[in-house]
Amino acid sequence: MATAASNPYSLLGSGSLAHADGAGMQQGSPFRNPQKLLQSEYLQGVPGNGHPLGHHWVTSLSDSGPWPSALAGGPLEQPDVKPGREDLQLGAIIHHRSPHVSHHSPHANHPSAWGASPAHSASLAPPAAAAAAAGQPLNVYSQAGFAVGGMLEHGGLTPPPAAAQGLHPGLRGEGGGEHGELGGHHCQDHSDEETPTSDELEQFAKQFKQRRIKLGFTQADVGLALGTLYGNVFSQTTICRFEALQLSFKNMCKLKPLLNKWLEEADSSTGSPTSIDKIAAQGRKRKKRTSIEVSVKGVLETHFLKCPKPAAQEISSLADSLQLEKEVVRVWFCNRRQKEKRMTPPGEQPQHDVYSHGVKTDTACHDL
DNA sequence: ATGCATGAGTT
DNA sequence: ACTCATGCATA
Repeated sequence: MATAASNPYSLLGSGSLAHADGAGMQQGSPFRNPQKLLQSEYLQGVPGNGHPLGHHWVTSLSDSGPWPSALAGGPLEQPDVKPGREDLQLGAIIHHRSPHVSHHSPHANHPSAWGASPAHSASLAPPAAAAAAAGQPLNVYSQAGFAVGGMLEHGGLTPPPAAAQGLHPGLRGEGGGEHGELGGHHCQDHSDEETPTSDELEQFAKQFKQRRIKLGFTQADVGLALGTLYGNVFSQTTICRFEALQLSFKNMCKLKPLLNKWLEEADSSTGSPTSIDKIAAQGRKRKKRTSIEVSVKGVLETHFLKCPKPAAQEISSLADSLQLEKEVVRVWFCNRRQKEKRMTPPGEQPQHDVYSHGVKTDTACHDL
């Protein structure tokens, strides 16, 4: 029926969502860390299975990897000023000192996806100047000096646990106190940068989560702290996905250094109470989330299996028959594709065989 | 933890 | 119009 879309003005919702005082929100999740198996699954899953889909992670980061839009997180969807989070995502001064070491996956085992070495070129995207031109009536970026080069501009933002103390560039993420619970192998000593391997990312993600929880921080806390510290704010969602390795390889690589730094900070600050204030200011521009009925989802999935990339016309007719907006259907397919490209779909094995299409001739779905 | 959505950058 | 990075809202 009418998927609630008639109410674009949902100003409010939940006032204080992420908020960490005692912490302990999402950490109690029963994650079934399949991270161990994921590589194995990928290994065995490579050979033909019957699925017309190809999910190679290394979609675009094959060889030429000039990160197109690394920091181009465009949070300018909301023109409203957010007291709690000023989006200053341009201040990333994380210069990689890596001398283009073409060091790819040491294990030639799983060429699946993560093993592929992406671009080591740390050419960070230039300031999102274009963002300002998007049409911001407000002075969101006006004061955003993001003077990360020397100091932080945490003016109205509450200083995170350890931000006020200063940075210790010499610290290592491993020196938290105890860290050997991985039961396998921890990061040897790759300080931070360098193109990590899929394995390293896995380990880091796991370790990060554990330590984060031990320190009593929520995923949302980390996201906020990153913003205050380095100028890149992230949501709980992103942190969550990082920990769950549900981001693209490239994306993981980009976030790892940041999270690593945060870890250093957090762990060095021995017991900072710190109540990070964050006032969640919800805008009301965003379209209400459409809830697609299960039955409809089934249909969509069926179509997806047949053709992951339906033409506009097909989307239209599909939307028509399902009584959904075309946009909704289109977005659904987009999200679906993205999902398939993720690393480990928990619960399901993405054993689709690569389409043997060397060329870009996608399967012409003739369904209409 | 995840589903649907937005938007910058590409193709 | 698509991909990719990201996040609000929600289960």
